[in-house]
Amino acid sequence: MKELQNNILYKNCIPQWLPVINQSRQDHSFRKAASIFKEGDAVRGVFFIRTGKVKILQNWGNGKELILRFANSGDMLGYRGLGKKKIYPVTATCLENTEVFYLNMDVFEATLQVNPRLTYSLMDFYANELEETEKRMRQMAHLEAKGRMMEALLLLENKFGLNGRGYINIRLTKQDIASYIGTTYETVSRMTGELQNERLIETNGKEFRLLPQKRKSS
Amino acid sequence: MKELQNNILYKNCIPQWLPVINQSRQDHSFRKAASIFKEGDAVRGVFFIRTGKVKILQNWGNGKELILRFANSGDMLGYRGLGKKKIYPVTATCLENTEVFYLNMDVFEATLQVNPRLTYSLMDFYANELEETEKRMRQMAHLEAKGRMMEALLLLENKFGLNGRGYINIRLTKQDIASYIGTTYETVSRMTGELQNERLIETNGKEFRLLPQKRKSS
DNA sequence: TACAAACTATGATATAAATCATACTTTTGA
DNA sequence: TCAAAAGTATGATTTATATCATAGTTTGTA
Repeated sequence: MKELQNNILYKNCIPQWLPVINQSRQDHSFRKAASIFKEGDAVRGVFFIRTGKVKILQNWGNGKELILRFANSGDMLGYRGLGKKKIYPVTATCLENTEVFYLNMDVFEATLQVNPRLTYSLMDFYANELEETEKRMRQMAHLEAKGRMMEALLLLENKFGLNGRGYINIRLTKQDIASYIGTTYETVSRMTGELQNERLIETNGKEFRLLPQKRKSS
Repeated sequence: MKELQNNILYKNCIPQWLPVINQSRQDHSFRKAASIFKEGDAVRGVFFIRTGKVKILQNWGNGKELILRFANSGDMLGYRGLGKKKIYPVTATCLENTEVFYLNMDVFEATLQVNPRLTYSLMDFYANELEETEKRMRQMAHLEAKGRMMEALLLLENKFGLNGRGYINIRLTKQDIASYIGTTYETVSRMTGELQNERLIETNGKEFRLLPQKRKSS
């Protein structure tokens, strides 16, 4: 149960309330490529990732998709404010086998009522998330594909860390990267080649690593 | 004072606390093109627009800027979560003469402590704002310039409404629109012409109006 | 009210990246 | 374990849009 201590819910709940959560939560497993929820599904509760990695995306008419963000263990999924919409505007799809626990919306909202500190932390979380998204939008608008790809790898390194071999600890297809930076898989394939020639990155199949030198963030 | 009732702060405060706010708030006026705060300034408090219109932007090395969003009367500016950063990541520049009131950060944070309902509303606000920004990002990634311009006008119509003559109630230069949709003013100028030929919009100098027919949102 | 500064329209050219096409490689599941 | 499906590399062509250039228009202000 150690990993549970690590999420925003457990960290911000008064101890007296934890039994309520532990009683209501349901655990679920999803296989790689399965979706936890889909665009258009009714919202019934929130999910917390125990182990695994997830991409949050929106579909775009033709076969295209846009990956909005990635989620790692400890992250919360599926809460988008209350009232108005009871429908997910996004799809959450597992990048590897993933375990989550689920909390009914009633229980979650009661939890917010009882734990102002949680509400406060969530507000802070969303404010920061908004700032991140705005930063990404600026990059989308003003960087060309190669720069966006470097920024994406930097973010992925921060989010998922490195594995034993020194590569970023997540395996993504060229198409996933393309969907994240708003381009095509062909362009990602070409940029990967160029970035390797320029000694800025190294790859091994679906694994990537940033080489130490001049990694300029924005 | 009627317009004050309309902002998130006054709407969510317990009456007993209002005297504290009224005693601490400071009123300021800014002329068109003046900045309320700038990227890099130290954060000392939050601003609420009483009257006027504001653009929130980030500068991008060379002369380029990206407008992240627009703010209208009633909107709050400058709160981006707490702790960590004490520095604005964005600039807020007035599009017309604007009156704001300012609240010291200490007072604002005390207000959050005393009014859980305000914290809750703010969380909801940021969650929704995040959703909007993600939607805009999807448009940025997958629509071409003309489509992004139509979406921008739709958003502006929703945010600012129409004036007496039936035009969207905000005056923007081609450069402002370009900065908002991530393109150049030349492209906006050309798209404006095309959209008029296609009978999708009508313009009058810096005023725009969407024509009623087939306006498809996403 | 006039003049400089800011803004706009429009054409010509250059370019990043999408699209189309094909062959090759890796992964998955029956 | 092997075949089908998914993913990748790379070239050729097309396209949207940035950039460069110039002249005309509007706006703010001295």
